[in-house]
Amino acid sequence: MKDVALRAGVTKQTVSNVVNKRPVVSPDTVARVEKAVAELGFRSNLLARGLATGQTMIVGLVVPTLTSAFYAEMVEQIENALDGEGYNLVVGTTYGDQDRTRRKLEGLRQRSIDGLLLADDGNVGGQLEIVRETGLPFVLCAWENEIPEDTTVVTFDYEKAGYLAGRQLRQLGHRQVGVVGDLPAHQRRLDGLRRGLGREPAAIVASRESSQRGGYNAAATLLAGAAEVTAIMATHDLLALGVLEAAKQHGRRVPDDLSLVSIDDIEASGQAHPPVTTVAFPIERLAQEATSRLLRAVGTGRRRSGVTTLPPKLVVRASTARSARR
Amino acid sequence: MKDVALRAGVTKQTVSNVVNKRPVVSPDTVARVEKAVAELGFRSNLLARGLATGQTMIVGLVVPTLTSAFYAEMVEQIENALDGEGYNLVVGTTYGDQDRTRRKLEGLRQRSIDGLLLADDGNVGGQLEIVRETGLPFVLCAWENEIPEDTTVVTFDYEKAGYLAGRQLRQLGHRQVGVVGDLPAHQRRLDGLRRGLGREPAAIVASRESSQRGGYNAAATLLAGAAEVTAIMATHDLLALGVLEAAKQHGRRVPDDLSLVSIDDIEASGQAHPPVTTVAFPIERLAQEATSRLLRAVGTGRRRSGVTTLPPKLVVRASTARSARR
DNA sequence: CTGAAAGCGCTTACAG
DNA sequence: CTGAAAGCGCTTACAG
Repeated sequence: MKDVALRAGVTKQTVSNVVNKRPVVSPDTVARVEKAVAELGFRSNLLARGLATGQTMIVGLVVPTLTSAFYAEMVEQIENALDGEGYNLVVGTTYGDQDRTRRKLEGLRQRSIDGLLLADDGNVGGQLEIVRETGLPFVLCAWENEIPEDTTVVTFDYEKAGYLAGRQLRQLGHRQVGVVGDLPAHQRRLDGLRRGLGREPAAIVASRESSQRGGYNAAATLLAGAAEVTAIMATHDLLALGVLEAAKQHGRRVPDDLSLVSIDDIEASGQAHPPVTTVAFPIERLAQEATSRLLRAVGTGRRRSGVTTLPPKLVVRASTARSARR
Repeated sequence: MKDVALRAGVTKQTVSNVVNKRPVVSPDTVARVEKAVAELGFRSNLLARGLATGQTMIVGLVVPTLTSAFYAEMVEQIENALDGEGYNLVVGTTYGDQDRTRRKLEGLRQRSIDGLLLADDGNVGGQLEIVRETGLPFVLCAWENEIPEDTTVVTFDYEKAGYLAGRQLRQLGHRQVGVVGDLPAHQRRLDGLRRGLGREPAAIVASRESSQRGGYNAAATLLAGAAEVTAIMATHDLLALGVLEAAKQHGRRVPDDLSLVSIDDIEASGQAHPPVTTVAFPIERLAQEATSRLLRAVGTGRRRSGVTTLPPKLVVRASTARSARR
């Protein structure tokens, strides 16, 4: 910057004014400075600027994992939203581990990042103290557990997701419905299902693993013990893919002999055979809302708490049909 | 830091020495300073330190996307490796888009990051100029295209991956083998297949989409046109999952009527029915090698070019069996 | 082993 | 509209 100033025959300060497009410099000088900038290939050092202004243009994001279609999509969308505002993203994964979460948070705090985005991992909630101590603005994202006091959160209506799934089955005439679920994590989805169904599920099997294999095993158990079910709801798509396999294995054709509905709408669900009817969460909107709220807090310095709940949407595909038994 | 110094009755410099554990301070003073640090909850500001030392302890990572099991896994492993060394990761996605890549790279360069990790997206190679201009140490990761001159790269032996898949089919007696491929991107895998098979594939269908659906469609085409094939190789697992569906749809049981082998070993492959025989790449090792090489370059300032090629490994599962036709 | 000074590359008031 | 000064929070020589 000094070099640029020298070359343009002005002061560092004037260079700064030009670079930051502050309209206080004569067109003449601007031109001279810009020429020098171009010739020297000068780019301002964000680090130094950050130190001087207290704004680093970096946002931290803490997620349980990246190797889950849902979080991967979320991180990607957040990076996009941030990119549009000139911000960079530093990510940390917690694996739902207390110590790791604490370490990540402590690490980020030293980075002088401008704000923090936290995804629910059923654990980070317990570490909120650390976040609060930093005084950093933060937004809770996709929070499925109980929502902490005095926080800004952008999340989905998980209960409604369950409701939409249940209502769909009900409208198709299903009375005996089985549930394969990631429980108790997805308790709200289950509550919603009950409401949509207008009755208790005939059987509920909690999956041990939050994976396709887990869904397969749980569905196998369920179908063996409750053969009367005409439909199954999975509390998320990965489980549903396993349920689909298990159903085929048990000689139940989907959707003729068994309807399947799920929640999440990961890409694989739409590409399964048959494609799975599921409930989609507007992840892109979440990313936009969360970042815009965070950046607003960064800009104003004000911390307005409040919960934004985004509505899920039913995506009807071929895995659901009218119940044969009426 | 000034506050800490005041409280401990020493100078900023001494505080700095204590915080950085430089063994030049009397135990006495160390204790006093540490007490003050604890009382004030002081943490050194990495930003300021970065400005002073020229090391930010941040590494940039540029990948085509996060919503692909392979890259997600890679990013996660890199974050882990970096975390172990006290580094933070800022990620950028390119979507294989020229302009976006350029923008990302320009953005990172202003950040004074310590180094850059670049994943092959078939495009970033063209932008290597920008990276070189920055003078930043960088390492190319999982490079499947042609390897640029004078670079450090840590990658997999893609040809061998294809070879292992082909050899497996050959050993099982398959002579008529079909290929469903992401071509020309996966040309090397195909070359390897040829070598392992010891002959030309009976049919090759390039998939239009790099997804399960793409694999399904390509396999449908292939099975319709070349019914004589006793085995199919997919050039990556997502395609293979689609092939599996298509085979079932066409009444070909896997592996009895059709063997299926693939490459990548994403989690879903092991959980499909039947689980897919595939070739695994040691992503964790790649992450470790790439970061350790990068950090070594950061530390020494020396840029040693060279290619590290990591060997893939065949994972035999239930989708392959001896050819019925002999 | 400890302290005073200069500097990393920027920005923010404040005079002129 | 332009320039000289001080400061962001640290570190790096260099004296004492």
